[in-house]
Amino acid sequence: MARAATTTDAFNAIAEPRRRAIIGLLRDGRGHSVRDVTHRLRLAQPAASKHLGVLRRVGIVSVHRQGRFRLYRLNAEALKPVHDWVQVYEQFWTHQLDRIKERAERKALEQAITRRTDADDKEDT
Amino acid sequence: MARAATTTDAFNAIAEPRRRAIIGLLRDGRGHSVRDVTHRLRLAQPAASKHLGVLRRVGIVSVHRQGRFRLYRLNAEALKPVHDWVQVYEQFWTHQLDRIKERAERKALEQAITRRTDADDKEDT
DNA sequence: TTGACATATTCCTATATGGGAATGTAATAT
DNA sequence: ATATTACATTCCCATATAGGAATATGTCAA
Repeated sequence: MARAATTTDAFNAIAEPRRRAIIGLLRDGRGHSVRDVTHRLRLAQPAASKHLGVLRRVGIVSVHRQGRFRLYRLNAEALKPVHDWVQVYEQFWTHQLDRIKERAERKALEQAITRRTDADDKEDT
Repeated sequence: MARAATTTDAFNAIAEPRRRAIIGLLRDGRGHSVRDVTHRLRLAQPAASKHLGVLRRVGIVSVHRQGRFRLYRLNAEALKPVHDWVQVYEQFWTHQLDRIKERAERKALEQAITRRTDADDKEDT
């Protein structure tokens, strides 16, 4: 089997950096024309259309015609599965930070005590 | 240009569902042998080795030999870029939920008032 | 040494990409 | 009607899969 299609799910769709850039551009919640995307991200028009097409097929953006324009709008809820999946791992680095902070605070406290009592200064764990 | 390599970054690496399953398996923080991964996820041995290789190259897992085993361990910090990127969009659905909750509460309040005062019951926006 | 076990790597194939160029299609302007 | 503008689609190509099968490598055991 080959690699899964980019249109399989949000995970595959957002693997492309340009598509993430497009999503970032649509963060203002307003509808953006292909031309707008094309100009702001310096993409060729077919490239922009294709990337928007991928995002549309996985539900990350929606389109509606406005005259001869097509306005693409972000549908951020489609990113929720990604958020839900990765959030489980957040604790691994936030807890690490907690430990660092905790250690720093303990050290500061020890030093304060040392200064006051003029005691020993060799604890580390 | 073709699609970016799966080893380009965490975004590409986690696009594969089996690799996400492997990451989930390593969530206990302990080292797991390829055999363990192979058995628990019902993968062929070369498949497991290859997926672990991809995860290793992007820094999501680390390996160290233990006799004739190789123990793979999760390095969750490598997922932080994904978390940081997607978290920006969380507000789009949490605020939506807030609005729903708010609306439900307002409705409940209106009903309570209606019951008490026996007044009209047609508000909706 | 020989064999069994654990893992990595290589080869093969079907499939899907992303970009560029060219072209198709639809709506507006003149 | 014709030209222009805005997009989508198609074709071509280089590249990278993921899986299966086979094989290589490394380690321990008898």
